Amino acid sequence: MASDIDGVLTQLRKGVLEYCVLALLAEHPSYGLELAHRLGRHRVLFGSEGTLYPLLSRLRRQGWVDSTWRESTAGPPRRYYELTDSGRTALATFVQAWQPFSADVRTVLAGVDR
Amino acid sequence: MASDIDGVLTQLRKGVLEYCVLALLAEHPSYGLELAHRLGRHRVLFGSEGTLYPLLSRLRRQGWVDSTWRESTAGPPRRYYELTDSGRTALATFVQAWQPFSADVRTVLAGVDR
DNA sequence: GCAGGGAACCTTGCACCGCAAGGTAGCGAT
DNA sequence: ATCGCTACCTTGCGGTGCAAGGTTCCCTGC
Repeated sequence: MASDIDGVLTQLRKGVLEYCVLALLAEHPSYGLELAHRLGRHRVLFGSEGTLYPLLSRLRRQGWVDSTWRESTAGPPRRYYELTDSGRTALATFVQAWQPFSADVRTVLAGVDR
Repeated sequence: MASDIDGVLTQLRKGVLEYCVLALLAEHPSYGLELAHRLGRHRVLFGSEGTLYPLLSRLRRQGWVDSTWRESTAGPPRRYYELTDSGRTALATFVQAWQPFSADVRTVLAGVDR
């Protein structure tokens, strides 16, 4: 369909969501579902949990985050994630790539209206 | 590696490149290699020809572009692409998705510096 | 004329990422 | 005891860009 905005957004998130999670963790540590809610506030950024948990596993494997289990006052224990130094470096690299990239996209799209 | 900017850009292009091509065709029709050069001017947007030709086939299949062969003054004939009406609609949809998306990403990344 | 190089097109196999759907377990309240 | 919520995770799939390689055509230089 021509007006399939969801499909467009799904593709846009690729390669971006990962670093949005890092950016949120840079503010303060969180556990999985809390991240989902924080992402959901910026309503364009989040699709489903099925995205988030594999993503977090990847970040752990790459050494960009550390995780620690903590008991919850109500409900099952939670796994809290926090940024490592190399995670901070990766995030900085992304920011440096994102800025010129989004600027170029805006330029190309701007030509459309003329 | 932590500073693999190319890998980051490869992922960023996903779901964007397609519409950048549509945007360029909205300005004026082009053939394949010409599109490659026009994309290359915005230096962050283009990877390789191996991306472009499958992408153009997809756009044809979806009915977002039409193509016509024309003789070249020097060299083999060229296949020129131009936007269809439904291509224009798809591009407009993308623009409406891109604006809030990129705004949200900027917001999330802005929190990093604090 | 014919050999080389460049323009222009295309295909194949691959890797990555987000998503939908489904699955497990613990705790609290009715 | 059962229902429902929180919280975690896994499997299979589809879409997209990329690297490498291949084909055809034309023009130019020897």
